[in-house]
Amino acid sequence: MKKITILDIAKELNITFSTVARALNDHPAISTTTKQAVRETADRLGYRANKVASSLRSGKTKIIGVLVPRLDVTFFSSVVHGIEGVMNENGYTILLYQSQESIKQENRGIDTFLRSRVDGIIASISLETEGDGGYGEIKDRNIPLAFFDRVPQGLDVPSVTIDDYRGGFMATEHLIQSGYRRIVHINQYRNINIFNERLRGYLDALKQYGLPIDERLIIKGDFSPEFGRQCVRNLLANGIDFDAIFTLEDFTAMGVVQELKAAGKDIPTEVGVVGFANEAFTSLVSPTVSTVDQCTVQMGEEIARLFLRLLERGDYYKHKPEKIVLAPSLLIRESSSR
Amino acid sequence: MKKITILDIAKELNITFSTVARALNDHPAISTTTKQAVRETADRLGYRANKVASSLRSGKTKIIGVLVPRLDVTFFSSVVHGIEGVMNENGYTILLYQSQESIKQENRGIDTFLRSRVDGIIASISLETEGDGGYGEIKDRNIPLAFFDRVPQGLDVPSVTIDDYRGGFMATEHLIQSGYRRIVHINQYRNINIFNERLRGYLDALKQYGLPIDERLIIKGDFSPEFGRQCVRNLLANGIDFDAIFTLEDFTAMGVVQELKAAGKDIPTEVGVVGFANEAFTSLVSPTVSTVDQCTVQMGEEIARLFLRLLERGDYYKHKPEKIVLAPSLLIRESSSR
DNA sequence: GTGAAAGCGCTAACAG
DNA sequence: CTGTTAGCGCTTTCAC
Repeated sequence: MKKITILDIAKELNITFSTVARALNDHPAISTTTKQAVRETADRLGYRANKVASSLRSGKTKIIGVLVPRLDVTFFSSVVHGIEGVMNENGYTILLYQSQESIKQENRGIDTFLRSRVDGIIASISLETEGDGGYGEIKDRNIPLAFFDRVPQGLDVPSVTIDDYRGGFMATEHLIQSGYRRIVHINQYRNINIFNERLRGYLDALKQYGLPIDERLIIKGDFSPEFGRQCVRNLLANGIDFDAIFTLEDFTAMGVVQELKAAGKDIPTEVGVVGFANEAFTSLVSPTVSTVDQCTVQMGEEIARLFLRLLERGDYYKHKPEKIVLAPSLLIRESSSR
Repeated sequence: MKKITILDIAKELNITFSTVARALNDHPAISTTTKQAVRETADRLGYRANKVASSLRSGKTKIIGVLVPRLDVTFFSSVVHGIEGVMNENGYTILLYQSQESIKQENRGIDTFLRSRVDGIIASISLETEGDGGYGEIKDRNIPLAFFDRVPQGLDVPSVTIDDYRGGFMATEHLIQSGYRRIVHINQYRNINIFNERLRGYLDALKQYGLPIDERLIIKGDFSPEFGRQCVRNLLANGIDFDAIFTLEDFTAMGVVQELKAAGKDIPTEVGVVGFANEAFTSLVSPTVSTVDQCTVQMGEEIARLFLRLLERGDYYKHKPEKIVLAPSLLIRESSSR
């Protein structure tokens, strides 16, 4: 199959290729007859416009780079699902890159996007990223940039996040209101903004309800079911008094639930548990686990729409960057209902 | 920030832009001194090669189109995770498209990839796709094409799948060997090859072990926890005798487990349950659910590697297409251990 | 309403 | 080892 260009169509019809180009782009100054004829021969010859050529000439690729830590984490794949859906409807395609939580790989991604001349970049930073990472250059080059969930510090660009502080507060408040008093919080050791916010919400809720803050109840580590199990084992082994556990995400909560059950503790009567993220399994397990919903798909759709709005308006960096904060919702399930 | 091209670097150094181009591409016939100088000024000026221009000229984009049904399904996002990982290591970037299980949207994806002049396409077909869908044209245009998991019928191209027949057989055989005799199989109503294969495995296992095939034990519908629950309710309501349930995927199995527990049936003593897919929650719930692992990330990596191997060899369609079939592994957990 | 011509930024063949 | 030259396939301005 020979490669067909607008020149081939032009020859076929004895017109110039510029007329063909205009017809294909539905230019107003082309007669309907010509357009008809051009489209018909284009179809007949199996013509497929060359986006590479038009991108080079026009300076627009209609491609958005999406840079996420890793796609095997439900949260990120759901958001990308949302982003792709909206971008697709608006004629944009997604160039995908995973940082694998590594700053080096993240910078390679930025470089690739820049070289690919994407029309914009949507990202969520890696766990290793500090300051503005390599993202500053994108803004310097005046290329539209927006973040979701994990936003770098010190870079004033549009973003969509959930109110993690509020999520942490709501979860803790709910436990307090359910009569729990010695509430453990499992967080993690890195200095990640969203996780710090959840911790802050926890602390403020305790304060507001006049409960003491006990350092022994605040645990930092890496999140996983195994870490959750280990935390419970340590708490029990050290004879630390507690009656509820709020974890920074659901996998850890799952481990917590398993170990509590193994230790013969009844959930929720003896110990209440609340997670974070609304992973699919939280509503399927027994007891069902209370958690905070992060509106993942919605987050993707919001960031995409925000981005498109700004893209259309042109002057991307001329305005105060819009920062959308979605309200998390607390899903009260069996693990904390007493 | 002005846009820097090789011409700017050339002017700066008083050499021609073709020398710059060669230096940048590490051409052997360029002195180390020149290369050094070129790279240094390139960095200093903030030069970023324009992939669009080089793609147009060279005819290679170093972009692979990946077309999947939807990214909010763990299976697909895991495979894409694997594909991106390997492609990335080999200098390729992923252009992502979701068919949303719609044939129309799938064809738009193919069109976009063709217009974007991707160097190849990796796909998993939508539930609506029949025959070779719109994929025939890709092969006709001699563009490398490969499938994973959901492969179209009547298109002889490379693929990576798991042995679904074997998975269905193993699951059923395991139940039989554990002493279960009246084994329900929940499948789905569409004519999808991989699902049919799982059913075939189920049937053959029964046959091989001399068990009767009872049509009332074979249920077809759409998969979801809710559908699983409904199936159990119907089985019980209709007084159908059964002592095990093998579902075509894990979410349905989860619903089955919930409803059996609600009905006071003990798992695994009264009823055994086996799912399919090894979703994260199957190892976290109680009882843990036996399932068939589909090696998702590995599948992505395999298809990417297979693809790269063929891409390098050139003559993509000159050889008999390689079809890799991965061996599924049965994970025996509490739900079927008696 | 259509044509002519320039050029986007690069690769690569041909010269020297 | 480096320079010259000709495009890749399209968009877009200026003509008529």
